[in-house]
Amino acid sequence: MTDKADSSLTRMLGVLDLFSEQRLHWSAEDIAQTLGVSLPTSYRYLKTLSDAGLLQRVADAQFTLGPRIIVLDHYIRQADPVLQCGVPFMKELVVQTGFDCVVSSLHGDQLLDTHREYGSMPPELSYGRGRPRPLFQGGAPKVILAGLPTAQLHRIFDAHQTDIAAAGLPTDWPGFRRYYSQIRKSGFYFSEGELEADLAAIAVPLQQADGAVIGALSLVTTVQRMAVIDRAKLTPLIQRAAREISARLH
Amino acid sequence: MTDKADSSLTRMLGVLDLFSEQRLHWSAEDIAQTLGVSLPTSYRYLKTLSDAGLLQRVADAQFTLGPRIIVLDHYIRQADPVLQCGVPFMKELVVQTGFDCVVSSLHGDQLLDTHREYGSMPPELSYGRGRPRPLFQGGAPKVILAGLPTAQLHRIFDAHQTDIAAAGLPTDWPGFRRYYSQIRKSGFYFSEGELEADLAAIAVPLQQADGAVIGALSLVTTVQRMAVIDRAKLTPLIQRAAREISARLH
DNA sequence: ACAAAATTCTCATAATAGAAGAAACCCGTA
DNA sequence: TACGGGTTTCTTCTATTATGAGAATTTTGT
Repeated sequence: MTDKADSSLTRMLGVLDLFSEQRLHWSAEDIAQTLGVSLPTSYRYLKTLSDAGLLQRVADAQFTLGPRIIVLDHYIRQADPVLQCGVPFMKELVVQTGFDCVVSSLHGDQLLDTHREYGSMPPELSYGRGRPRPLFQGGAPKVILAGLPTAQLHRIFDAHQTDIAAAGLPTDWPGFRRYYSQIRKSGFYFSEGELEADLAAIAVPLQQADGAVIGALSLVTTVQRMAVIDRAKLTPLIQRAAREISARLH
Repeated sequence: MTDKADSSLTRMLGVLDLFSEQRLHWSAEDIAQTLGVSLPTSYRYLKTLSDAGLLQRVADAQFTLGPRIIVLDHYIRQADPVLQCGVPFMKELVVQTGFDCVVSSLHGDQLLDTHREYGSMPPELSYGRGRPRPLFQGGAPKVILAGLPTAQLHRIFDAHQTDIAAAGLPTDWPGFRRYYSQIRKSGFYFSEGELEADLAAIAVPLQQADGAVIGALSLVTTVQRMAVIDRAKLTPLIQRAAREISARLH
């Protein structure tokens, strides 16, 4: 299970793992201790990563994430077909509903929000692009998994048994599969308090021409505000937007 | 000048340099050829970088930038003090003027836009977060360089002689220094057609408590629209916003 | 100008990244 | 199901180079 390949390279990239939302500043000494390498090696890693722009020095002998990351994310956004043609429709939905409108997509086994158009949500509940999401809770992941080819869903099922159990989903493959195919058939998913107790959302899939699911479009608001909404009117609104966006994915 | 240190590590990170706005998809074969390494080595690089999430496989034996970058950028944004407290003031400026409002900052020798609140600018002229900027053209870099400590400005002067000449700035240190100290004294900078022929902007510095410049706040619009603006009224507007933001940088 | 901290250097040694070719895998098609 | 092209991984040997220890140097704060 432990790869022997590219030990040095992997070890150096392990430096990046240290940087998290909780801790964005590390000294050479901290890194040497945490990674169990010598101090000069720690400095060499830092130099190499800084030269690549992935890290940068800041005051007080501390290092933090570097500008290259911001630029690379810019490249990704520029090339993202969903963002290229989806943003106007998202803005439109925000105008129509006042809710936050979010696009999420699956990268490997990681589900991320890739864009958010802000409505009138209290901003402390709004996380923007790059927020990692649990794979088995909330509307966006559910409509995305529901649209995956069976083989890929099965792979995810095998790889995340414990998360699946923790989320209260069926732990047997037939049941699991049935759960998601039901979501696919209905074409949308309403969630209330599933991810955060105060939030409610409706999510629908975004699909490319061949029908493959490429992401999810969600409208997010508070449970309170969702309570007074006529869902029969909200659903076609977001479904139409998703269809329009999907149609424009060249 | 050519570092011998960490050849392997640097070489592998060189893979990241291949990915640009022009070309976001590379195959193992392409990389092997471009970098002059063997095919198995190319695959090892790709595996290592993909395991770290910096790259990911996509269809047709192609690789592209990975989700980790999006997450890391999210961390950076979450922790950015200017974004934390500046966005409401930027939105306010957009409401007041209809112009795009941009925050830029200097990371090492690289100047980046770190946030943009969109006004009613034609979107094809609006680049968002992560756009690299020339160091010596446009309002934002000028007010930022103007606010740098002399020693740091001198370092930049030494390191970018050719760019400085190309931008038509004084190529002698005293003249160069005088040019920027004049901008610092005036407290703002108006630019017209300096970066793009159609665009005009006003930029002011953002400074932390100790007076150190931490970035620039700009209002950007078309030359045409700027022509009818009373600059004597626009300037205090953005200056007040910059003061408010600066005051809130804990 | 001094002391303390941070950073880089030197060098011998062990670890490992590298190329080449072969083998295994995957996927669409017959 | 078997075939065949392209894709990816494996194996082995060798040369490269990343590493730690400690010393030397630079930077920083007082």
